[in-house]
Amino acid sequence: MTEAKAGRKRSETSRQAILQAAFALLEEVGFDRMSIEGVAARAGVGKTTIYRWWESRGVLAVEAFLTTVAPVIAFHETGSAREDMIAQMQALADLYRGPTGRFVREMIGSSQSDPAMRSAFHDLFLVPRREAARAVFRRGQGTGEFRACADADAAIDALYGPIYYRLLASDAPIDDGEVNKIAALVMSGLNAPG
Amino acid sequence: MTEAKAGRKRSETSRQAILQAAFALLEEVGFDRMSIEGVAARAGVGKTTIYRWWESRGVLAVEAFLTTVAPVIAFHETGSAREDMIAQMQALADLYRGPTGRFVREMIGSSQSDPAMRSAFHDLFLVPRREAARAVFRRGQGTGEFRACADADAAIDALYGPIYYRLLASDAPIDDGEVNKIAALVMSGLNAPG
Amino acid sequence: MTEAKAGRKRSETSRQAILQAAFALLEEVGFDRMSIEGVAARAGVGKTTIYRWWESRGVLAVEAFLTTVAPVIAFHETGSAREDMIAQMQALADLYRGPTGRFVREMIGSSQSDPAMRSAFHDLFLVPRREAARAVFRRGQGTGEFRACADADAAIDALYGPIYYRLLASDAPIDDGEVNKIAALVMSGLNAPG
Amino acid sequence: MTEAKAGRKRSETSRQAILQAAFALLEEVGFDRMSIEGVAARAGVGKTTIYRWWESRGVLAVEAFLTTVAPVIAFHETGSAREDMIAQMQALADLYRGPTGRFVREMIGSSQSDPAMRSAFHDLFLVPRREAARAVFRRGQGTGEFRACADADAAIDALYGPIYYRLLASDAPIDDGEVNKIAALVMSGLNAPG
DNA sequence: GACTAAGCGAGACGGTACGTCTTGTCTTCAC
DNA sequence: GTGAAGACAAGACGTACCGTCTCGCTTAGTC
Repeated sequence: MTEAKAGRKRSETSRQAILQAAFALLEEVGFDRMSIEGVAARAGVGKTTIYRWWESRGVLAVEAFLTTVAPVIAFHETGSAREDMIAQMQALADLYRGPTGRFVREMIGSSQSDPAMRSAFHDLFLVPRREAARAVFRRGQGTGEFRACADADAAIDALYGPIYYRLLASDAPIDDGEVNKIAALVMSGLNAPG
Repeated sequence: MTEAKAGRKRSETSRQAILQAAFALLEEVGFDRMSIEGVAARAGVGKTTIYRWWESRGVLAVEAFLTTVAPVIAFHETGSAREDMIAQMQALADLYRGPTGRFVREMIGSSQSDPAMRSAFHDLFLVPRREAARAVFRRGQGTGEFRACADADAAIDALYGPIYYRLLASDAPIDDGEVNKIAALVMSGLNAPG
Repeated sequence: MTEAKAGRKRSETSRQAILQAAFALLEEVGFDRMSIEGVAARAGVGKTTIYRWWESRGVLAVEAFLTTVAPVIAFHETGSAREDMIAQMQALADLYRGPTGRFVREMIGSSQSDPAMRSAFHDLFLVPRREAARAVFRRGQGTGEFRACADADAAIDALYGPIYYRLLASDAPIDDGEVNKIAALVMSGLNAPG
Repeated sequence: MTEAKAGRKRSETSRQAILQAAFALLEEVGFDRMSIEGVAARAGVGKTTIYRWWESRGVLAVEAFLTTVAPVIAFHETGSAREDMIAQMQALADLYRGPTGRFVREMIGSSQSDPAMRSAFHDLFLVPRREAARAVFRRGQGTGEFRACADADAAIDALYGPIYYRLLASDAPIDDGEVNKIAALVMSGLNAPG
C-alpha cells in the first residue's frame, strides 16, 4: 500500500539477460574470471544495473547457477529409508562428478571471502537438499531403521561431509564404491540395536 | 654432474622477508586482498623475485601459512586409540575455531580456482595430518579397538569430513559436543563386534 | 544524425590537470623521464584516462607544451620584409637559447621514434611558424626585396635549417652574430638583382 | 709505462659480438627498442660486460652504427669546388633517403637526452663529414669560386642544415631537385662578386 | 708453478614503468 | 526514476628492462 512506485519498473529482460550471461561466463571461464564488466558487456546492460540489483558478484553467480541448473533432485521413495538415503548420496556424488561439481566447488570456494555469497549458496542450495535428507532420516527413525536417539545433523554430516571434503580438498575419488563404503560404515553405527 | 651453477645464488634473506610479509598480510587483510604487489612492497623486494620463485599467489600463501603456523599438532598416546583419535579431532576443531580456521577456510576456498595452490595445501598441510590420523586408526585396528575390516580412508573421512563441511559451508558450530556426537556415531559403527 | 551521445562527458577538469602535470614534469625532469604513471599520480587521475585521450606519451607532451608555452611570437611589421625576417629569426634563436630550446630539442628528438608525436609537433608547432615566415617572405617578394623567382621553402629552410641543426646536433652557438651571418649570407643570394 | 696490467685482457670476441648484436637490433627494431638486455642476450654476453665498456646504450649504438656502416663517403675532385660540394650534398641526401637516414634520425633524436651519445655521434660522425665539406669550401675560396670573406661555418650550415631539418622535423622531401634548389640559392650568395 | 687480478657468462636482485583489466562510482541522455 | 552508455579514480596484474650485485670460471701476467 504505502510503497512509492513512481518511475520506470525493473526490466525483466535485463534481469534475464544478466543471469544468462553470468551463467554462460561461469561455464566458459569459471567464477574466478567472471567479471561484472564481462557480464554487463555480454548481457548488453549497464554495470549500474547489476550493482543496483545484486549485492555482490558472488550472489549473482549463485543466482545464475540456481536459475539455470534447476536444483531439483527428484526423490524416489522405495519404502526403505536406508536405501533412499544411499540413493540420494549416489545421486549427489554423481552430480558432483559432472560439471555441476565444478560450479559447487567454485561456489563454496569463493564463498569463503564473500559472506553474502555464502549465505545465498547455503540457504538456497544446501539447505533445501539437507531438508530432503533430514526428511528421509526422520522417516527412517520413524520406521525403526535408524536409532531414534541418533542426532540427525551429526548423521547427515557424517554421511555427506566426506563427499564435500573430497570435492573440495582431497584427491580421493567420489565414485559409487566409495560412497557405499562411507554409507555402510556410518549406517552400521546408526542401526537400531539388535 | 651436469648441474648448472653459474649466477648469483637465491637470497635467503629475501625469501624469508617475502614469507613473513605474506603471512602478515594474510593475517591483516585476508588472502583475498593479499596482493603480490603488497607483499613485495612490504618485504622490500621486487615483484620479479616473487614471480621467479612462486608459481602463484596461492602457493605463496600456503607456504607462508605453513612456515609461520608450524603445522605440528603434538600427539599424545594414551593407550586408547579411540581416545587419541577423539582428542585429535577435538584439537583440530579447537584450532579451527581460532584464527587458523580462517586461514584454512581461505586456503581451501581459494584453492578451488588455483590447482597449484590446491596441491600445495593438500600435500603439505592435509596429507601429513591425515597420515597421523591413519596411524592412530591402524593402531586401533591392531589393538582390536576398531574392526580390522574397516576402510581407513572411509572412516577418517566420516570423522573429519563433517568438521571441514561445517568450516566451509554450514553455519553449524564445531564445538566439543558436536565433535563428540560425530565421533560417537561413527565409532559405534567402527567398533569391533562384541 | 547518428551521433552517439550516451554516457558521461569527458572531464575538462581532468584534462587540464593532466596537461598541467605533464608540463610540470617536462620542466622538472625532462621528457625522457616524464612517465604516464608520474603524470597520472601528479594530476590525481587514473592512467586509463590518459590512455583514453592521448595516443602516446609524446603526443601528450606536445600538447602540454603547446598549451602552456603559448605559441605566439608576436610579429612586428617594420615595412622591410628583410628586417622583419631577421627579427623573427633572432626571436626564435633567442627563444631556443632559453628553456623552450630544451623542450623543442626534446620534442624533435623523441619524435624520431614516435610518428604521432612527430606529426603533432610538426603540425601544431612548426607549421604555424613556417606559415608566418612564408607570409613575410611573400611580402618581400611582392615588394621586390626578394627575387620573385626564389623558392620560398628552399629559402626558409636555408635560413631556419641552420638554427635547428645547431640546436640538435652541433655545438656551435646560436647567438645574434651567427644568426646575422647566416641571414646575410642567404639573403645576399635572395636579393633582387641589379 | 706505469699501467698496472695483471689480470685477463678485454675479450675482442665479446666486443665484436656486442657491436654486431647491437647493430642487428638497431636494424630490426630501432634504437628505441634496442635494450642492453637484448644486446647481451643476442651476443651471448653478460650485461656487465656491456656496462663495463660502454658509457651508455646510446654510445654503444653510435659505435655499432659506425663500425658497421663504414662512414666513408669517397670524394671526387672534379676541379670545380662548387660542383664537388653539390655532389657531396647529393650523396648525403641520397644516403639519408636510405636506411642510414633512419639510423641518423634515431641517433640525433636520442642524443637529445644522452649527452655522451650526442658527443659521440657529433665527434665521430658529423665532424669528419663537416671537415670534408670545409676542405672543399676552402678550396673553393682559394680558387675564387666562393667569396673569400664568407664564413665557412655559416655557409656549410646554410647548405646542410636544411637537409637535417627535413630529415628530422619536416615532411618535405630531400630529393635531387630540392637539394639543387637550396644549393643554387645559397651559392648565389656565395659567388665571388663580378 | 703458484698467486693474483681482472674479465667474463650467468643470473638473482630492488626497482620503475609499462599498458591492460577490473572495481565501484558518477554523469548523461533516452525512455 | 530505471536503464544503457561510458568516463572516472583507484589499484593490481604480469612483463620488460634498468643498473647493481654476487657467483664460479677463465685467462693473463707477476712472483
